[in-house]
Amino acid sequence: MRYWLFKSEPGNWSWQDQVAKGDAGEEWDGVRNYQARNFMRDMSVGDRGFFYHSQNEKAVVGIVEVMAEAHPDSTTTDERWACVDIRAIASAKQPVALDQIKADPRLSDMMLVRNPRLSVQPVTEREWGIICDMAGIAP
DNA sequence: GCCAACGTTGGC
DNA sequence: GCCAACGTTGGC
Repeated sequence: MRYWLFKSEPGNWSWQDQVAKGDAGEEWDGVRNYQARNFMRDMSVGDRGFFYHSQNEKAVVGIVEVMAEAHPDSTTTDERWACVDIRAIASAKQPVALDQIKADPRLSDMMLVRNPRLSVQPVTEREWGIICDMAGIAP
């Protein structure tokens, strides 16, 4: 199993919106960046991901599971763009703020720190464990 | 609201 | 194929 991070502006699509979808899940559509798309193509059903709120909140707020592999993005007819489907599986007891992540030397190589603009990114198993711990959820 | 960083586009 | 111009994103 691999680990990922999905970034969203809470004004457009928030963790609450994702949780409200329940086990039905939702397409992670709207990605128009090749790097992010390529990461989604690498995903397998059952992979886990952090759900991150950008803008005001800037924190990891929950964990999602990939429930469908990459397929055409229904929000466009442009064949270049694909997306996976994800569902919420756990809320962070304690949201993990970007400040905390930046303050932890073990996380200094995270893509979130190195390239904050990439909307879908891989997370290492080690980073996954550290942040789950900070969030108060089982890895 | 500003600005830096990055990705994309188009002209050459 | 290169590079300048532009648009977008996200942190501050």
